[in-house]
Amino acid sequence: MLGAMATVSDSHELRLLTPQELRAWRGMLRAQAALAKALDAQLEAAHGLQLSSYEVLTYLADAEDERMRMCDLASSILLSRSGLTRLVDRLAREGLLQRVACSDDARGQFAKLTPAGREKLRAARATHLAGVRAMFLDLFSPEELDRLGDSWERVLDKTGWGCCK
Amino acid sequence: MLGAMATVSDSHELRLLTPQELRAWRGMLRAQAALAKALDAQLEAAHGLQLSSYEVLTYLADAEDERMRMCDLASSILLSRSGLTRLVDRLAREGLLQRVACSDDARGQFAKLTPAGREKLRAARATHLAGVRAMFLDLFSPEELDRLGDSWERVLDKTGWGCCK
DNA sequence: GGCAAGTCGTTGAGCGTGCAATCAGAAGTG
DNA sequence: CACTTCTGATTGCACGCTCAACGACTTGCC
Repeated sequence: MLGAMATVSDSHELRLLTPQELRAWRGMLRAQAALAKALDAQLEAAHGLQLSSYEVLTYLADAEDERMRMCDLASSILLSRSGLTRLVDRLAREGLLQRVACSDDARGQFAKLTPAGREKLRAARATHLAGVRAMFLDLFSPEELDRLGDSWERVLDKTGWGCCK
Repeated sequence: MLGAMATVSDSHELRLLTPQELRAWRGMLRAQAALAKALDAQLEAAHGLQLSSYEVLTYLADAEDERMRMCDLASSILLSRSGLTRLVDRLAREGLLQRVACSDDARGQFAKLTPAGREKLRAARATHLAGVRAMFLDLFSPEELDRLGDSWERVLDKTGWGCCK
Protein backbone atom coordinates (compact mmCIF):
# COMPACT_ATOMS: atom_id res chain seq x y z
CA MET A 1 0.00 0.00 0.00
CA LEU A 2 2.58 2.49 1.11
CA GLY A 3 4.84 1.19 -1.61
CA ALA A 4 2.14 1.90 -4.13
CA MET A 5 1.70 5.41 -2.82
CA ALA A 6 5.41 6.04 -3.07
CA THR A 7 5.65 5.00 -6.70
CA VAL A 8 2.61 7.11 -7.51
CA SER A 9 4.64 10.17 -6.53
CA ASP A 10 6.42 9.87 -9.86
CA SER A 11 3.44 11.86 -11.15
CA HIS A 12 4.96 15.28 -11.18
CA GLU A 13 1.99 17.58 -11.24
CA LEU A 14 -0.69 15.10 -12.12
CA ARG A 15 -3.15 13.01 -10.19
CA LEU A 16 -3.07 9.55 -11.71
CA LEU A 17 -5.94 7.13 -11.70
CA THR A 18 -6.74 5.11 -8.64
CA PRO A 19 -6.98 1.34 -9.15
CA GLN A 20 -10.78 1.58 -8.99
CA GLU A 21 -10.83 4.28 -11.59
CA LEU A 22 -8.45 2.40 -13.81
CA ARG A 23 -10.50 -0.76 -13.50
CA ALA A 24 -13.74 1.01 -14.34
CA TRP A 25 -12.24 2.88 -17.26
CA ARG A 26 -10.16 0.22 -18.94
CA GLY A 27 -12.84 -2.32 -18.22
CA MET A 28 -15.33 -0.19 -20.09
CA LEU A 29 -13.06 0.14 -23.10
CA ARG A 30 -12.30 -3.55 -23.28
CA ALA A 31 -15.81 -4.70 -22.52
CA GLN A 32 -17.33 -2.53 -25.18
CA ALA A 33 -14.75 -3.55 -27.75
CA ALA A 34 -15.14 -7.21 -26.92
CA LEU A 35 -18.92 -7.04 -27.05
CA ALA A 36 -19.00 -5.25 -30.37
CA LYS A 37 -16.55 -7.65 -31.96
CA ALA A 38 -18.29 -10.73 -30.62
CA LEU A 39 -21.73 -9.61 -31.72
CA ASP A 40 -20.48 -8.50 -35.09
CA ALA A 41 -18.73 -11.80 -35.71
CA GLN A 42 -21.81 -13.73 -34.63
CA LEU A 43 -24.09 -11.82 -36.94
CA GLU A 44 -21.63 -12.05 -39.80
CA ALA A 45 -21.30 -15.80 -39.39
CA ALA A 46 -25.01 -16.49 -39.07
CA HIS A 47 -26.43 -14.11 -41.65
CA GLY A 48 -23.55 -12.45 -43.50
CA LEU A 49 -24.62 -9.14 -42.05
CA GLN A 50 -22.49 -6.52 -40.37
CA LEU A 51 -23.56 -4.84 -37.19
CA SER A 52 -23.86 -1.47 -38.91
CA SER A 53 -26.06 -2.98 -41.61
CA TYR A 54 -28.18 -4.60 -38.98
CA GLU A 55 -28.60 -1.29 -37.22
CA VAL A 56 -29.78 0.34 -40.41
CA LEU A 57 -32.36 -2.34 -41.01
CA THR A 58 -33.57 -2.07 -37.42
CA TYR A 59 -34.06 1.66 -37.56
CA LEU A 60 -35.86 1.37 -40.88
CA ALA A 61 -38.14 -1.36 -39.60
CA ASP A 62 -39.11 0.75 -36.61
CA ALA A 63 -39.71 3.84 -38.71
CA GLU A 64 -42.94 5.15 -40.19
CA ASP A 65 -43.58 3.38 -43.49
CA GLU A 66 -40.25 1.56 -43.06
CA ARG A 67 -38.30 4.45 -44.53
CA MET A 68 -36.01 7.19 -43.26
CA ARG A 69 -34.10 10.16 -44.63
CA MET A 70 -30.41 9.57 -45.17
CA CYS A 71 -29.29 12.21 -42.72
CA ASP A 72 -31.63 11.05 -39.97
CA LEU A 73 -30.39 7.54 -40.46
CA ALA A 74 -26.80 8.70 -40.33
CA SER A 75 -27.22 10.46 -37.02
CA SER A 76 -29.20 7.57 -35.58
CA ILE A 77 -26.40 5.11 -36.10
CA LEU A 78 -23.60 7.63 -35.47
CA LEU A 79 -22.13 7.45 -38.95
CA SER A 80 -20.95 10.25 -41.19
CA ARG A 81 -23.18 11.12 -44.13
CA SER A 82 -20.63 9.80 -46.56
CA GLY A 83 -20.26 6.61 -44.61
CA LEU A 84 -23.99 6.12 -44.72
CA THR A 85 -24.14 6.76 -48.46
CA ARG A 86 -21.82 3.84 -49.04
CA LEU A 87 -23.46 1.62 -46.47
CA VAL A 88 -26.82 2.19 -48.13
CA ASP A 89 -25.15 1.49 -51.48
CA ARG A 90 -24.10 -1.90 -50.25
CA LEU A 91 -27.47 -2.74 -48.75
CA ALA A 92 -29.27 -1.61 -51.89
CA ARG A 93 -26.95 -3.76 -53.99
CA GLU A 94 -27.95 -6.72 -51.84
CA GLY A 95 -31.61 -5.81 -52.31
CA LEU A 96 -32.31 -5.28 -48.63
CA LEU A 97 -33.44 -1.72 -49.14
CA GLN A 98 -34.02 0.74 -51.96
CA ARG A 99 -33.62 4.45 -52.42
CA VAL A 100 -36.76 6.47 -52.86
CA ALA A 101 -36.81 10.12 -53.86
CA CYS A 102 -38.35 12.52 -51.40
CA SER A 103 -41.29 14.48 -52.78
CA ASP A 104 -41.19 17.23 -50.16
CA ASP A 105 -37.53 17.99 -50.67
CA ALA A 106 -35.97 17.27 -54.04
CA ARG A 107 -32.52 17.03 -52.46
CA GLY A 108 -33.62 14.30 -50.16
CA GLN A 109 -33.50 10.54 -50.44
CA PHE A 110 -35.28 7.95 -48.43
CA ALA A 111 -33.87 4.56 -47.67
CA LYS A 112 -36.80 2.16 -47.63
CA LEU A 113 -36.88 -1.42 -46.47
CA THR A 114 -37.69 -4.02 -49.12
CA PRO A 115 -39.57 -7.24 -48.35
CA ALA A 116 -36.23 -9.05 -48.61
CA GLY A 117 -34.75 -6.66 -46.09
CA ARG A 118 -37.65 -7.15 -43.72
CA GLU A 119 -37.24 -10.89 -43.94
CA LYS A 120 -33.49 -10.68 -43.45
CA LEU A 121 -33.96 -8.55 -40.38
CA ARG A 122 -36.54 -10.94 -38.95
CA ALA A 123 -34.05 -13.76 -39.15
CA ALA A 124 -31.08 -11.75 -37.93
CA ARG A 125 -32.93 -10.18 -35.04
CA ALA A 126 -33.33 -13.53 -33.33
CA THR A 127 -29.60 -14.17 -33.49
CA HIS A 128 -28.66 -10.70 -32.42
CA LEU A 129 -31.05 -10.35 -29.52
CA ALA A 130 -30.02 -13.74 -28.21
CA GLY A 131 -26.43 -12.57 -28.30
CA VAL A 132 -27.16 -9.28 -26.60
CA ARG A 133 -29.02 -11.10 -23.88
CA ALA A 134 -26.40 -13.76 -23.38
CA MET A 135 -23.44 -11.43 -23.32
CA PHE A 136 -24.96 -8.38 -21.70
CA LEU A 137 -28.56 -8.09 -20.58
CA ASP A 138 -28.78 -11.39 -18.74
CA LEU A 139 -25.80 -10.43 -16.61
CA PHE A 140 -27.76 -7.70 -14.86
CA SER A 141 -30.87 -7.36 -12.79
CA PRO A 142 -33.58 -4.92 -13.87
CA GLU A 143 -32.38 -2.49 -11.20
CA GLU A 144 -28.85 -2.71 -12.46
CA LEU A 145 -29.99 -2.10 -16.01
CA ASP A 146 -31.83 0.99 -14.88
CA ARG A 147 -28.71 2.24 -13.14
CA LEU A 148 -26.66 1.55 -16.24
CA GLY A 149 -29.15 3.42 -18.36
CA ASP A 150 -28.86 6.38 -15.99
CA SER A 151 -25.09 6.20 -16.23
CA TRP A 152 -25.09 6.38 -20.01
CA GLU A 153 -27.45 9.28 -19.91
CA ARG A 154 -25.06 11.19 -17.68
CA VAL A 155 -22.18 10.43 -20.02
CA LEU A 156 -24.13 11.42 -23.09
CA ASP A 157 -25.19 14.69 -21.51
CA LYS A 158 -21.59 15.45 -20.69
CA THR A 159 -20.21 14.66 -24.12
CA GLY A 160 -23.15 16.44 -25.67
CA TRP A 161 -24.29 14.00 -28.31
CA GLY A 162 -28.02 14.30 -28.53
CA CYS A 163 -27.28 14.77 -32.22
CA CYS A 164 -24.42 13.87 -34.48
CA LYS A 165 -21.17 15.30 -35.67
CA MET B 1 -49.01 -0.47 -20.31
CA LEU B 2 -51.53 -2.93 -21.68
CA GLY B 3 -51.31 -1.18 -25.00
CA ALA B 4 -47.57 -1.70 -25.01
CA MET B 5 -47.99 -5.36 -24.18
CA ALA B 6 -50.41 -5.75 -27.06
CA THR B 7 -48.09 -4.25 -29.64
CA VAL B 8 -45.25 -6.39 -28.36
CA SER B 9 -47.22 -9.41 -29.50
CA ASP B 10 -46.14 -8.59 -33.05
CA SER B 11 -43.02 -10.53 -32.11
CA HIS B 12 -43.86 -13.84 -33.63
CA GLU B 13 -41.62 -16.22 -31.76
CA LEU B 14 -39.27 -13.70 -30.25
CA ARG B 15 -39.06 -11.77 -27.03
CA LEU B 16 -38.14 -8.21 -27.91
CA LEU B 17 -36.32 -5.83 -25.64
CA THR B 18 -38.10 -4.03 -22.87
CA PRO B 19 -37.69 -0.26 -22.79
CA GLN B 20 -35.26 -0.57 -19.89
CA GLU B 21 -33.20 -3.10 -21.77
CA LEU B 22 -33.21 -0.99 -24.89
CA ARG B 23 -32.19 2.08 -22.96
CA ALA B 24 -29.33 0.29 -21.24
CA TRP B 25 -28.11 -1.32 -24.44
CA ARG B 26 -28.38 1.51 -26.92
CA GLY B 27 -27.16 3.93 -24.30
CA MET B 28 -24.05 1.87 -23.85
CA LEU B 29 -23.36 1.82 -27.58
CA ARG B 30 -23.86 5.53 -27.98
CA ALA B 31 -22.05 6.53 -24.81
CA GLN B 32 -19.01 4.51 -25.65
CA ALA B 33 -18.89 5.81 -29.21
CA ALA B 34 -19.33 9.39 -28.06
CA LEU B 35 -16.66 9.07 -25.39
CA ALA B 36 -14.12 7.49 -27.70
CA LYS B 37 -14.65 10.09 -30.40
CA ALA B 38 -14.53 13.01 -27.99
CA LEU B 39 -11.37 11.83 -26.28
CA ASP B 40 -9.70 10.96 -29.54
CA ALA B 41 -10.46 14.37 -31.01
CA GLN B 42 -9.23 16.10 -27.89
CA LEU B 43 -5.94 14.23 -27.88
CA GLU B 44 -5.47 14.74 -31.59
CA ALA B 45 -6.05 18.46 -31.30
CA ALA B 46 -3.81 18.97 -28.29
CA HIS B 47 -0.92 16.68 -29.16
CA GLY B 48 -1.46 15.25 -32.62
CA LEU B 49 -1.76 11.82 -31.10
CA GLN B 50 -4.42 9.22 -31.75
CA LEU B 51 -6.03 7.29 -28.96
CA SER B 52 -4.50 4.04 -30.13
CA SER B 53 -1.04 5.59 -30.20
CA TYR B 54 -1.60 6.96 -26.74
CA GLU B 55 -2.56 3.54 -25.51
CA VAL B 56 0.62 2.04 -26.88
CA LEU B 57 2.75 4.64 -25.15
CA THR B 58 0.89 4.11 -21.90
CA TYR B 59 1.39 0.36 -21.91
CA LEU B 60 5.05 0.77 -22.74
CA ALA B 61 5.57 3.32 -19.99
CA ASP B 62 4.04 0.98 -17.45
CA ALA B 63 6.05 -2.00 -18.61
CA GLU B 64 9.32 -3.37 -17.30
CA ASP B 65 12.17 -1.44 -18.90
CA GLU B 66 9.61 0.50 -20.94
CA ARG B 67 9.44 -2.21 -23.57
CA MET B 68 6.99 -4.91 -24.64
CA ARG B 69 6.80 -7.69 -27.16
CA MET B 70 4.75 -6.90 -30.23
CA CYS B 71 2.19 -9.63 -29.63
CA ASP B 72 1.68 -8.72 -25.98
CA LEU B 73 1.16 -5.15 -26.99
CA ALA B 74 -1.30 -6.16 -29.67
CA SER B 75 -3.46 -8.14 -27.29
CA SER B 76 -3.25 -5.41 -24.65
CA ILE B 77 -4.80 -2.85 -26.91
CA LEU B 78 -7.06 -5.30 -28.73
CA LEU B 79 -5.48 -4.87 -32.12
CA SER B 80 -4.52 -7.47 -34.69
CA ARG B 81 -0.82 -8.25 -35.00
CA SER B 82 -0.68 -6.68 -38.44
CA GLY B 83 -2.50 -3.64 -37.20
CA LEU B 84 0.07 -3.24 -34.47
CA THR B 85 2.96 -3.64 -36.88
CA ARG B 86 1.78 -0.61 -38.79
CA LEU B 87 0.91 1.38 -35.71
CA VAL B 88 4.40 0.79 -34.35
CA ASP B 89 5.77 1.75 -37.76
CA ARG B 90 4.11 5.12 -37.48
CA LEU B 91 5.23 5.71 -33.91
CA ALA B 92 8.78 4.68 -34.75
CA ARG B 93 8.77 7.06 -37.71
CA GLU B 94 7.80 9.84 -35.33
CA GLY B 95 10.60 8.81 -33.00
CA LEU B 96 8.34 8.01 -30.06
CA LEU B 97 9.53 4.44 -29.82
CA GLN B 98 12.05 2.13 -31.42
CA ARG B 99 12.18 -1.52 -32.31
CA VAL B 100 14.65 -3.65 -30.42
CA ALA B 101 15.48 -7.23 -31.30
CA CYS B 102 14.71 -9.85 -28.71
CA SER B 103 17.69 -11.90 -27.59
CA ASP B 104 15.70 -14.76 -26.11
CA ASP B 105 13.66 -15.34 -29.22
CA ALA B 106 15.13 -14.38 -32.57
CA ARG B 107 11.64 -14.07 -34.06
CA GLY B 108 10.64 -11.48 -31.54
CA GLN B 109 10.72 -7.72 -31.53
CA PHE B 110 10.38 -5.32 -28.67
CA ALA B 111 8.82 -1.92 -28.97
CA LYS B 112 10.71 0.34 -26.60
CA LEU B 113 9.84 3.84 -25.52
CA THR B 114 12.32 6.56 -26.48
CA PRO B 115 12.94 9.65 -24.35
CA ALA B 116 10.88 11.60 -26.87
CA GLY B 117 8.06 9.13 -26.46
CA ARG B 118 8.23 9.35 -22.69
CA GLU B 119 8.06 13.12 -22.88
CA LYS B 120 5.20 13.05 -25.36
CA LEU B 121 3.26 10.73 -23.12
CA ARG B 122 3.90 12.91 -20.08
CA ALA B 123 2.35 15.85 -21.87
CA ALA B 124 -0.52 13.91 -23.40
CA ARG B 125 -1.41 12.12 -20.19
CA ALA B 126 -2.45 15.35 -18.52
CA THR B 127 -4.84 16.15 -21.35
CA HIS B 128 -6.22 12.67 -21.57
CA LEU B 129 -6.75 12.05 -17.88
CA ALA B 130 -8.47 15.40 -17.53
CA GLY B 131 -10.80 14.38 -20.33
CA VAL B 132 -11.50 10.97 -18.85
CA ARG B 133 -12.28 12.54 -15.51
CA ALA B 134 -14.48 15.26 -16.94
CA MET B 135 -16.46 13.02 -19.25
CA PHE B 136 -16.57 9.84 -17.25
CA LEU B 137 -14.96 9.36 -13.85
CA ASP B 138 -16.26 12.53 -12.23
CA LEU B 139 -19.81 11.53 -13.09
CA PHE B 140 -19.73 8.63 -10.67
CA SER B 141 -19.16 8.04 -6.98
CA PRO B 142 -16.47 5.57 -5.89
CA GLU B 143 -19.19 3.01 -5.15
CA GLU B 144 -20.64 3.43 -8.60
CA LEU B 145 -17.22 3.03 -10.17
CA ASP B 146 -16.75 -0.19 -8.27
CA ARG B 147 -20.09 -1.43 -9.49
CA LEU B 148 -19.21 -0.47 -13.04
CA GLY B 149 -15.90 -2.29 -12.73
CA ASP B 150 -17.75 -5.38 -11.58
CA SER B 151 -20.11 -5.07 -14.51
CA TRP B 152 -17.31 -4.98 -17.06
CA GLU B 153 -15.70 -7.96 -15.45
CA ARG B 154 -18.88 -9.94 -15.84
CA VAL B 155 -19.14 -8.95 -19.48
CA LEU B 156 -15.52 -9.77 -20.19
CA ASP B 157 -15.85 -13.18 -18.57
CA LYS B 158 -18.87 -13.88 -20.73
CA THR B 159 -17.32 -12.80 -24.00
CA GLY B 160 -14.14 -14.59 -23.02
CA TRP B 161 -11.49 -12.00 -23.84
CA GLY B 162 -8.80 -12.41 -21.27
CA CYS B 163 -6.57 -12.74 -24.34
CA CYS B 164 -6.84 -11.67 -27.93
CA LYS B 165 -8.33 -12.85 -31.19
C1' DG C 1 19.70 -34.81 -35.42
C1' DG C 2 15.75 -34.23 -38.29
C1' DC C 3 11.06 -33.34 -39.35
C1' DA C 4 6.30 -31.49 -38.31
C1' DA C 5 3.67 -28.16 -36.15
C1' DG C 6 3.21 -23.91 -33.96
C1' DT C 7 4.45 -18.94 -33.13
C1' DC C 8 6.19 -14.08 -34.14
C1' DG C 9 6.26 -10.35 -36.98
C1' DT C 10 5.70 -8.40 -41.64
C1' DT C 11 3.51 -7.65 -46.12
C1' DG C 12 -0.15 -7.19 -49.90
C1' DA C 13 -4.91 -6.87 -50.90
C1' DG C 14 -9.38 -5.39 -49.80
C1' DC C 15 -12.67 -2.96 -47.06
C1' DG C 16 -15.05 0.60 -44.36
C1' DT C 17 -14.74 5.21 -42.63
C1' DG C 18 -13.95 10.31 -42.25
C1' DC C 19 -12.73 14.72 -44.38
C1' DA C 20 -12.98 18.02 -47.93
C1' DA C 21 -14.84 19.34 -52.18
C1' DT C 22 -18.81 19.37 -55.08
C1' DC C 23 -23.47 19.78 -56.94
C1' DA C 24 -28.50 20.30 -56.54
C1' DG C 25 -31.96 22.28 -54.30
C1' DA C 26 -34.19 24.98 -50.18
C1' DA C 27 -34.60 28.94 -47.29
C1' DG C 28 -33.82 33.63 -45.99
C1' DT C 29 -33.13 38.62 -47.31
C1' DG C 30 -33.26 42.80 -49.84
C1' DC D 1 -37.58 38.24 -58.28
C1' DA D 2 -32.53 37.89 -57.71
C1' DC D 3 -28.89 36.88 -54.49
C1' DT D 4 -26.67 34.83 -50.78
C1' DT D 5 -26.50 31.29 -47.50
C1' DC D 6 -27.49 26.82 -45.81
C1' DT D 7 -28.52 21.88 -46.13
C1' DG D 8 -28.80 16.92 -48.24
C1' DA D 9 -26.41 13.64 -50.56
C1' DT D 10 -22.58 11.99 -53.26
C1' DT D 11 -17.64 11.43 -54.74
C1' DG D 12 -12.26 11.31 -54.57
C1' DC D 13 -8.81 10.67 -51.54
C1' DA D 14 -6.22 9.19 -47.63
C1' DC D 15 -6.02 6.47 -43.69
C1' DG D 16 -6.25 2.60 -40.47
C1' DC D 17 -7.84 -1.94 -39.82
C1' DT D 18 -8.38 -7.06 -40.78
C1' DC D 19 -7.49 -11.30 -43.23
C1' DA D 20 -4.61 -14.44 -45.62
C1' DA D 21 -0.14 -15.64 -46.96
C1' DC D 22 4.63 -15.62 -46.11
C1' DG D 23 9.49 -16.28 -44.09
C1' DA D 24 12.04 -16.80 -40.01
C1' DC D 25 12.43 -19.09 -35.99
C1' DT D 26 11.10 -22.21 -31.93
C1' DT D 27 9.19 -26.26 -29.86
C1' DG D 28 7.82 -31.01 -29.54
C1' DC D 29 8.37 -35.63 -30.99
C1' DC D 30 10.31 -39.70 -33.11
